[in-house]
Amino acid sequence: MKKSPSSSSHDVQVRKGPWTMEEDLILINYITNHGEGVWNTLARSAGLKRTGKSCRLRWLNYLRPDVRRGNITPEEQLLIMELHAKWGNRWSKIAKHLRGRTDNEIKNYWRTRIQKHIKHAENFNGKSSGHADQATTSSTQTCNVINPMETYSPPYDNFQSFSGPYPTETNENVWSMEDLWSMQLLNSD
DNA sequence: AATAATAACAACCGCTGTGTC
DNA sequence: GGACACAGCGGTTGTTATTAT
Repeated sequence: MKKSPSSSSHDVQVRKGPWTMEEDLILINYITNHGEGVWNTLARSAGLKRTGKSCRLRWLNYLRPDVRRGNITPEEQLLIMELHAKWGNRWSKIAKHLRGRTDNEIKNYWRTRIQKHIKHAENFNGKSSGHADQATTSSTQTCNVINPMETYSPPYDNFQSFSGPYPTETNENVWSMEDLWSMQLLNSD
């Protein structure tokens, strides 16, 4: 990491919020042609009014060609639960064991689905130990993490059923990654 | 049909660790 | 060794879609 005197504090009105298709294309195009680099520099060079951090997140979580999204399989669900029981909220570490999945996706998945179901199961069992919360809220916890499977043992097909209504690529208002990448291919030489 | 509640996802924020000057 | 810039991580919040009343 090199330091450059005027590298970060050039405040060129930073854009926030959802990424537009144009921005995505610019980012994909730029990285395809120049590769990943120092993100702040990349953002500026590409002409994006975004922080390097934002560009990095967007690229890693959505635009990378090897990113898989939606439809987490039962195998992946199980793996997530096992790894979470082992490591707690080490999402990036967990993500490394799920090919094509990002830490952000796994984190969201855990919070919105698995955690909820664990809570339900606990309520159903009429217990109040709060094991699952412990496991999810204390990121520093290294051992004695209760295996969620112990407190939460869904029938497997039920478990599958909450894999969520991911939008499929058929919606014409939604541009898929395939669309983006093919556009990118057209744009680049 | 309208509205409220909930779920799911995308993105940002703050912090920490690391490398360079 | 301190300051700085950056990458990466985990937590949190905002937005949109879906479901229930």
